[in-house]
This record gives sequence, structure tokens and C-alpha cells, in this order.
Amino acid sequence: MAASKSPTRRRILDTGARLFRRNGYTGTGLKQITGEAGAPFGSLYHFFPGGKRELAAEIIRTEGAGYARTFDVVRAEDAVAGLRAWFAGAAEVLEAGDYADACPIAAIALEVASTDDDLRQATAEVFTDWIEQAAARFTEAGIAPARARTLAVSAIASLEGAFVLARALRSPEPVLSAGEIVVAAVERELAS
Amino acid sequence: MAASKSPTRRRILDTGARLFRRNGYTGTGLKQITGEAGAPFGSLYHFFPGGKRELAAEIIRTEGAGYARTFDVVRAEDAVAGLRAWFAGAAEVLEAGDYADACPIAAIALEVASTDDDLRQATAEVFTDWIEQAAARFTEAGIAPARARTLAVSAIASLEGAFVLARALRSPEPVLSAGEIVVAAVERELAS
DNA sequence: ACTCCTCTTGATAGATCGCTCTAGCGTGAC
DNA sequence: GTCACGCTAGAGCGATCTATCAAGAGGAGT
Repeated sequence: MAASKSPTRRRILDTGARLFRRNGYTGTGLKQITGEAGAPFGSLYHFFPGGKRELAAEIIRTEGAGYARTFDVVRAEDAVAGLRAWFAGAAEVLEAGDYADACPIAAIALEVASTDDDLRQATAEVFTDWIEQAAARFTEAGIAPARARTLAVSAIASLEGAFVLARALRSPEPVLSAGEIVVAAVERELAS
Repeated sequence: MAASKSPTRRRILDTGARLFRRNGYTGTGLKQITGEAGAPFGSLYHFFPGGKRELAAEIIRTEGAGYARTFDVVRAEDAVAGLRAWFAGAAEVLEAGDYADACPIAAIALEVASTDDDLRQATAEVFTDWIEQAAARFTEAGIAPARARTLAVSAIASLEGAFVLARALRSPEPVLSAGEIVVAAVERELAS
């Protein structure tokens, strides 16, 4: 456990995350991961004895935790501006990456939801964490907890769905439109 | 073209749609489809000479057209109530189906967006159609076209993303929360 | 120098993938 | 009766998948 320092391990995780994001879980081969990561195939099973599922579980957790930090732009002093920046930033990153890199775990989540309960649960934990983090930001900004949670769930769902549409349409419009509606909802809630 | 009447062809399409929805595109095997459909393997290539991609393209189109009809509950006389019923109905169906059957093409859309441009385009056409249909309903209800489109995109994105969260969390909450925000946005637009 | 131990390395197994191919069944036309 | 044709039927091909395995390189501790 002490050695999460291995650069090979890191490269496998990063490459795996990128490929899962773009090609999905079943759509990504382990040989492809080690190949693109420049890692020997055996090393994958050295670091992840549980194979593909263990690798995916770790990717879900680390990528989930990483993405949670993007909520930091939503500050209590001006939650509306922060939220606006959150959506705008997502749209920018998506466009800059040629619509390949959206949510790090949505593709996995949809694929495993009905086929692998362990991985499904891992994605559920990430989403739950995101919801709680976002809700906390909204309550800090002065919104009642129950409403804050509804808004948090809605904000995350909107972005996730907007990613699906944006990748298919190759356009940032869905992300911007979804952001507009969610921002307005939060704005209205703060005004009341 | 005249013979889209073959029951075997229908069963292949229906079974394929169900499996793609639950297990994704690469996660579903052709042998699995014909097996569960009770169809001989050779029949699949008889009806779909283009193989898996042609089958998927047809499923995307027919399922997309079918789902577009769910917008019929949004009527001009009471668009708000209709939209509310749309989200509530989605939540009910999802729960009744043990969170297996959500959007018929989202799983495919995410998987092929970066790997197969033909199929990506097929999903894009479906989403575009949905957006236009929903926007038309909103304009009929009295919303200015530009705003109607933003709301339409947002409504569809919200539901798509809510499906992702709902399947992972095995809870209808995201669908209901997302619906609440979108309904409020439409309500407010109609009041102004 | 010798022993551990982490990590590297790739060959290989066994299953499954999408797909092709040939053969045969059944029904309607003539 | 028999020919044509839509459809059934599934064996099998090459490729690729996940996973296992045995062997060795390299470095730290003694």
C-alpha cells in the first residue's frame, strides 16, 4: 500500500483512465492500455492482481476524487459566478480535447450498471460524493440543505447528460445550455 | 426494403436494443443477441449484411424515433404538467425495470463517440431530432424559439444525465430532481 | 557475496469476438 | 413436378480478449 509511487503504475492508471473515458470499459483492451502506457503487460497484473475489474475500480475512485475537486470554483461568496465558471470550464475542456474527454466515469457507469455490481457500487460512491460536495457548496452559499441537494443532483445530472449530447453532436451547446438553466435555478434560489 | 415484416428480424432488433441498452455496444456480442432472440446466427447477417455496425445503426434510428414519441405528453395547453409527467413517467419506467432500461441509445452514444464516426453521426441525428421535437412543443406552448431550444436541450441533457446517476445509484431521485429544476425553468419562462 | 523482494518481461492458454461460408429447408409460381 | 428464392442453420476462421505463468533484472540490506 505504501508504494503508490511507481511511475509504471501511474502510467497504467492514467492511460487506462483516458482509454476508458473514450472507448468505454469493454471497448478498452488491457493490451491496449499497457501498450500505450509503455508498460509491460505483466506489470498490470503485478499492480492489479484483480485484473481489469480492480484496475477499473481504482480508476473510478481516483478519477472520481480528482473530478470532485473541480467544484472548488464554486465559492460561498459568489456561488453563481462559480457555477457559471464550472460549466464554462467544462465546455472549454471538452472542445479543446476534441470531444473525447468528458466525464471520466460516465461511460464506465453506464456499461457496468447492469452487469457488474461491484463496479456499479464504485461509480455510485463517486456520484454520491460529488452530490454531497456540491450540496455542501450550495448550503455554504446560503441555500437550505434540502434544496441544495436537489440543485446539486440536478447540476451534476445536467452536466453528465450534456456531455453525452455534446460528444455525439460535437458541439459545446448542450453544456452551455444546461449550465444556463442550472445557474438560473441557483440564482433564483439565492434571491428568495 | 418492403419486408420489414419478418418476425425474426424484429426479434433481433428488439433483443439487440435491449442488450445494447443494458450492456453497451462493445459489451454485447452478436451470438448473445441471436441466442436470446431465438434466431439463427446466420439470419443476423442475412438481414444486416453490414454486421454489427449496420444493426446498431438501425437500432439507433428506430429506438430514437420511438423514444421521440414520449414527448407527446407535452401538450401546448399545459406544457408544464406535460413535462412533469414526462419526467415522472421516466422515473417510473426506470424503477419498474430495475434500473436496466434507461435511454435506448446513450450507452451506444458514449461508446462510439470517439471510435466510430458513422454511428456517432447516427446518434447525433437522433439527439438533434429530439431537441427539435421538444423545442417545437415549447414554442407551441408560447415560448420564444431561442429560449425554447435552450430549454429543450437542457431538458434532454438533464434526463440523460439523470439516467446515468439513477442507474448507478439505483434510485429515481436524480430523475425527479432534474425534472423539478427543468419544470421550474419552463414554468418561469411561461410566466414572463 | 549472498539473499530477498519489487518489478519487468513476454509467451501462452482458453475463451470469445465479429464475420464468412456452404448447405439445406420450405413455400409460391409456373 | 420442379425451379427459384427467402430464410434457417451452424461449423469454422483469424483475430483478439482476459488472465496465468515462469523466468530474470535490479537494488537494498546484511
